[in-house]
Parts: sequence; C-alpha cells; structure tokens
Amino acid sequence: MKVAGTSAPPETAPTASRPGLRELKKQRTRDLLLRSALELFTERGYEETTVDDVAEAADVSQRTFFRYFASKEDAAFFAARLAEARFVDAVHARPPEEAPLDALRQALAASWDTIGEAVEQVVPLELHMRFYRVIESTPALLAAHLRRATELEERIARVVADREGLDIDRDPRPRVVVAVFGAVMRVTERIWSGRDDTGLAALRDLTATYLDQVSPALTGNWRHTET
Amino acid sequence: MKVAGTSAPPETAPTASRPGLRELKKQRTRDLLLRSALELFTERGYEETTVDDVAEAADVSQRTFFRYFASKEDAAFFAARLAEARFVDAVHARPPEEAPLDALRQALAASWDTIGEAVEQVVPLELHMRFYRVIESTPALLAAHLRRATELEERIARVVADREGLDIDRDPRPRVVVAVFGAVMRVTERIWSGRDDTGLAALRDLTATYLDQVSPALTGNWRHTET
DNA sequence: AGGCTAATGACAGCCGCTGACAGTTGACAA
DNA sequence: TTGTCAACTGTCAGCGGCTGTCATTAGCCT
Repeated sequence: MKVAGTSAPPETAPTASRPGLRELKKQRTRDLLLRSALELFTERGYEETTVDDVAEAADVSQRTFFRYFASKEDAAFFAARLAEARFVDAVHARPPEEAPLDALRQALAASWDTIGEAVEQVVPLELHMRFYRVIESTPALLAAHLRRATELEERIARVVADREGLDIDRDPRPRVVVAVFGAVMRVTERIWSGRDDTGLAALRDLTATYLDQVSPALTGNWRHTET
Repeated sequence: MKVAGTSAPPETAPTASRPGLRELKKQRTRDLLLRSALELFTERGYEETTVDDVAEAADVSQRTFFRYFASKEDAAFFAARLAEARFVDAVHARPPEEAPLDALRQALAASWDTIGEAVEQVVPLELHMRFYRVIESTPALLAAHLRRATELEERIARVVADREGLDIDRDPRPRVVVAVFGAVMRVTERIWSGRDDTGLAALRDLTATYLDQVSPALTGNWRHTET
C-alpha cells in the first residue's frame, strides 16, 4: 500500500480502469473512514473525537486509519483538496486576455458546480459544507486551513505569473493579487460560516458581494460612500 | 501561579512596582526558558526539539515549562505577541482623518522601533528575527502564525470600523481592507524570510515596496506597465 | 493449488500535554 | 525569629496523536 503521505486524490484515478476486489475494498474503507470522521467531527467536535473513535466507527484499527490518512487533520481536509484541484483547473482554463483579478473571479464562478460534484463523490456535500463551520470554530483546524490556503495561493500565483509572462520572483504583483483575492475569500468564508444558511449557493453569493467591495474598500473616503 | 493559559504578557506589568524575590525568579525562569527554546528551535529545528530538551536547557522540569507556557507553540510566539500589541497601539494612535489603508501603513512605519524595543526586553532581537525563518519553514508553526495573524486582523478591523463609525457586521469594508493589508504583509514576510538579510530594516523596506504594489496589481493591464 | 505481496491488526514506544500529589521555598504576621 | 500560608516546583501516571515492527490474513497471478 502507498496511500497515505498526505493522501493525494490522484490515487483514486485508476478507478474505472481495473476495479479489482482489492482496490474496491480500499476505496470503500477510505470513504467509510472519511464519512465516519466528518460525521463525528461535526457532531461531537474535532478535538473531542479521537482517531480511535473514527477507526472504531469504520471497523478498522487505529493503525489502519493512519495508513489511509497521514494525520487526523489530513482526513479532515481530504474533500477540500478535491475542491482546490478543481479551482486550479478552472484558473488554468481562463482566457489569457482577462485581467488577473477577473480571471480569478471568473474561475471561481465557473468552479462552484464542478467542486460540488467532486466532493459529492467522496462525501455528502451537505456534510462537507457543515464541516466548514467546524473548521472555522476549531483553532487547530483553522490554522491548518489557513496554511493550506496559503499554499494554494502560491500555486495560483505561479499560474497567474505564467499567464502574464512574468517572473514570479522579480515581480511581486502576481502574489499580491492572489493574496488579495484569497484574503477576501477567507473573510467571506468566515462571515458565511457564522450564518445560518451554510448552503453552497449562499457562499457563492456572499463571495460575489465581497469581491465587489475590494475597490471601494481600498480607496480613501469611506464616510460619504456608505453601502 | 497563574502564568500560562496562552501566557499573556500583561503578567509582566508589575515589574518595577514590587520586584520581590519570587517575581524575580519567575521572570528569570521564564526568560531563560524562552531563550533556550528559541535557540534550540533555530539551531536544531522546531520539530526536532522536544519540550524536554528546552526544559533541561533551562534546568527545570518539563512540567514547569508547561506552567509558564500553555504549549510548545505558545513559547514560540511569546515575542511575537509583544510585537502585535505594539502595532495595535500604533493603529489606535493614528489620526482619524487618515484613510484606512494609509493609517495601517503609517502605524506600521511608526511601530518598527517600539517593536524592536519590546522584543529586546525578553529575547535578543537578532534571535527573534532569525526565528522567523523557522516559522516560515515549519508547517506547524506557519499554520499557527497564520491563525494568529487572522485574529490580529479581526482586532484591527474592529479598530478601523470604530474609526470610521461603521458597524463591522454590516459593512464588509473594514475587514476587507485589513485583510488586504495583512495579505500583503504575509507575502512580504514570506519573501523576506527566504532572503539572506533577515534584519529588521530589510523587512521594513520590503514591506514598503510591496505595499506600493497593491494598486498597480489590482488594475488590469499589467503587460505594458512592467516594473 | 500454491506462492507472492498488499492490507491489516496487535504491540511497543515517542512526544505533547494534563491532573494529582507531595515537597520546597519565598512572603508575611505574630 | 519563627511559624504559617501560599506559591512554585518536581515526580508520577496517563491520554491522545503518531510511527516502526512483526506476524497474520486475504486478494492476485501463474
């Protein structure tokens, strides 16, 4: 077995090629483990759930859990990794004429559906959405989430730099736009997770609203430009 | 004793009022623990240093370490907490006529020196600066750092909202500006920590350069506006 | 059918962290 | 000065995350 090690979704690739009883069982165990984890995390809380609890819920030993996921945290972000990958793809797909910030925004708009599909293949989308609240309210998970977001930003900054034909180590602008975009996204997530409607649609709409606030927020005189 | 619990610097306040042998010893133990920790972390690496190592270097038991610091991580960010406090003060001190983004920038410019002083009282500034590289290159520390940064941003967003007389839960702009500012700061830290000159002056200059890139980066046509 | 190897479980052990208990040592009043 | 109290500390036991090791089981392939 070579699954764990930040358990990359790519492992899931040769699904249709040659099922095989072995692969099938592995996949089923992983999905069960994943579901059990997210359910326990959202019901009982992340810190309050031990890896033993998750393993037991999936009828495997704790050791096996760690063979599928590099860490407790790794399991928590498995679905998020799928979503990220879709977004990166969407950015790649944007026409090069678009201004960077527009490209990011359009890529996001275009990703929502594919992200939903991707997540749903592994775990109920609704569960995944509810789990975001747990992330926001659990310091350890929030920290991990932010670090992951930063890494994602770095990857995207490189894509943007390529699009514009810039050397990312010489021109700060790619990293800056992406960082700004990411910052707004995170503020949005935070607000969204604190609200009642944790549906994907609500997040999508809120994101659009907040992105509209970037320019207004950066220019001076606020006092006479009330929302 | 009531030290730990995210060991708030405020505990250090009544230093001059009434030294007392007890207080003095406590302070000395804490500082020694802190220095030992940072030195070991920067020399040997954070993950490679056990709390037992730190405790032993300071000639106390592991249990005592945890009475001074809520966690290994808590010790790592003790000095950073001092710096943050100075920055928050500086933001408060800004004249209300300044536009938000300007205020943040000026506050930062005004803080550099006081931050240096504050840190120096607990740990050699140079050690603290070198430790930033460790933070940047240690996933667990980077994650914690980002979470801390987010919390700081929230606090500052409230200050900004107050300045402008806005309700932070109704108007997204305070959080958005602060998030943008913070994003640029973090990109700057990242670049800076990867360079040779890890002096405070280098960071200050780099920060100024990057902040200048915000507007240019957000407006469209990059290709004909090369740096 | 039988050999090969992947997958699993059981066990031991490290590290971060906490509660409990007992011993030591400053602080302060008699 | 001395005795009491409270603060500070060390020791020990134990939990949870995580890893290495090894024996056992179970799918795969000829």
